[in-house]
Amino acid sequence: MGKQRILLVDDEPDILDFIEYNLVKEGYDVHTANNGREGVALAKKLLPDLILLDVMMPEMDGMEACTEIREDKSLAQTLVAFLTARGEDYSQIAGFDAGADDYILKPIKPRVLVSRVQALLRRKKAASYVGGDYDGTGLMIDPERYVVIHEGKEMSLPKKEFELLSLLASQPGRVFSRENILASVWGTDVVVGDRTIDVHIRKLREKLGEHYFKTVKGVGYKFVG
Amino acid sequence: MGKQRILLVDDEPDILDFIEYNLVKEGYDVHTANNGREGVALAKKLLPDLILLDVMMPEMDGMEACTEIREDKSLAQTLVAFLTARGEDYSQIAGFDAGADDYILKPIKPRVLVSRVQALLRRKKAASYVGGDYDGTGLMIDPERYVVIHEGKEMSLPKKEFELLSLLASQPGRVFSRENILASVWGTDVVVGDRTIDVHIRKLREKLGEHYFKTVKGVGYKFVG
DNA sequence: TCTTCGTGTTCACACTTCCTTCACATGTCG
DNA sequence: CGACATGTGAAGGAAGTGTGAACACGAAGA
Repeated sequence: MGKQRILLVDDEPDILDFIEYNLVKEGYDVHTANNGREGVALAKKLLPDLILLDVMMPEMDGMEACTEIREDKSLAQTLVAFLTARGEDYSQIAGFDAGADDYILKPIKPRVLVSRVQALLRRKKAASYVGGDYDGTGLMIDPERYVVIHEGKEMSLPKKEFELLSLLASQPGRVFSRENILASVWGTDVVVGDRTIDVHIRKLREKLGEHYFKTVKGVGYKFVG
Repeated sequence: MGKQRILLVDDEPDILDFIEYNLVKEGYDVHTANNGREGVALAKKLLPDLILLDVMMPEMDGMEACTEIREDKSLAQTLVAFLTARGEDYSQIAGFDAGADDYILKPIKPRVLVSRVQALLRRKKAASYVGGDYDGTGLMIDPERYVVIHEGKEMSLPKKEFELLSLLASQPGRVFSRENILASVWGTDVVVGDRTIDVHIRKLREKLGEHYFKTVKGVGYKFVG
C-alpha cells in the first residue's frame, strides 16, 4: 500500500520545512504547496490521504481551499486538517464549517502533530476497504491476505495489479484519471509511461471480467461494482 | 518460541525501569515506550506477546491505546494488561471495556507482577497450536518443546526455523512482510540481510513440504494451512 | 586440543515472474 | 473520413526469489 501521502499547505517556508521534516521522518510521503490555490491544484493531482491546511494564507486561504476540496469528488476520501494559530479569529473557523476533519493548533509541537496525523490516517486506513461482507457473488479484496475472492474463487494477483484494483474499487463508480492512478499506485517519483496503466487494466479484465472496468475516454478508468 | 516479548508502556521512568528489571530477570524480551502513541507504534513493529499499559499517560492514555491495539488485526494475538493505581478512577476503567485481558494494580509487587505475567503468557502459549486439535494429518506446533508434529512424525526444528514457522502459522493466510518477520523473529536490534529469511523459508519447505509456504512477490510470505 | 556437527548467515548465480515498452490494430467522435 | 485515444500482442528488461555452496561460530565429543 506504499507510503501514505500528505499534502502540506502553508505560506511560511520555515513552518513548511519544519512540519515536512517531522512527517518525512515518520515515513510519510510529504508534498508541499505555498498557498491555497497551489494546494488545491496539487491535491487534485496527487490525491493525498491527508491535507494539512494553514488557515491564514495569501492567494486563497485555508477555508476557501477546504471548501473547494470538498466540492471535488475525487477528493472525497481525502482528510483535511486545519492548522490554526491560537490568536487567530477562532470563532470564524469554528462557526464556518468548511468540512475539516480536524484542527491542529499552532505553535506546533512535533509529537502532537505526528500523533494527530497518525490518528487521522489510522482511521482512514481502517475504513478504506471494499465490498464489506462477502455475499457470494461480488468481488472481495483482502489486503491482509493479499488475495481477491471472485465468484467464490480465491485468486492472487501480482502486486501492481492488486494495488490498481484496490484503488479503483475503493470508490466504485468514480473515475480515476491516469495521473491519479500513477500517483497512487506508482508513487510520485517513479516515472513510467501512462500506457502501462492500460496494460494492467487489460490484465485485470482478463482475470476478473470485462464488466468491472469501464474506460472513460480522455479521462481515465472506473470500477463498476 | 525463544524469549517471549513484552512491551511495557508507562510515562514514569522509575516504574519503567523497575518493571523492566523484574521481567528481564525472568528471561523475557522487554521493550519500553513512554506514552500510548509510541507504544502503539512500537507494538505494530514488534508484534509483542504481551503489552503492559499504564492507564494514566500523556499523549495518549492507556485506554485509547488499547482501543487502537484492538483495531489492528496484526495484533490480534497480543495480550494487553492495564496497570492501574488503586486511587485512579476505577469505575471508568471497569465500565469501559477496551478489550484488556487483565488488570494489574499498582503499587506493583515484583512477585505478583511476574506471576501474573507468567500466567497470561502461559495461557497464550497453550493456545498457540495450529490447526486446532490434532487430527493426524495436519501440522501441530509445540512451543514448549520446540517440536513440530507433521504427518504423524515428530521433528525438531532449529530455533530460527521454528520461530519463523510459529510466526507465519500463528495467522494462517495472512501475509507477513519481510519487515514484520525480521522484527518478530530476529528482533529490532539485530541487523541481517533479508535474504536470510528466504533461506530459512527454503529449509522449512524442504522439511515440511512446499505447499505450506506461499510466496507473495514484493510483499512477503504466508502460511497456508 | 582437535574434530565434527548443527546452525545461521551471506554470496553468486539461475530462474521465474512481473513490469514496461513498443508497434500496430481497433474503436470513437468530430 | 481523419485525429485521437485505447485495445492488443509480443518482446525485452527489471525485479524478486530459489538454489547451491561457502564461511563463521559455538557446542559436543573424541
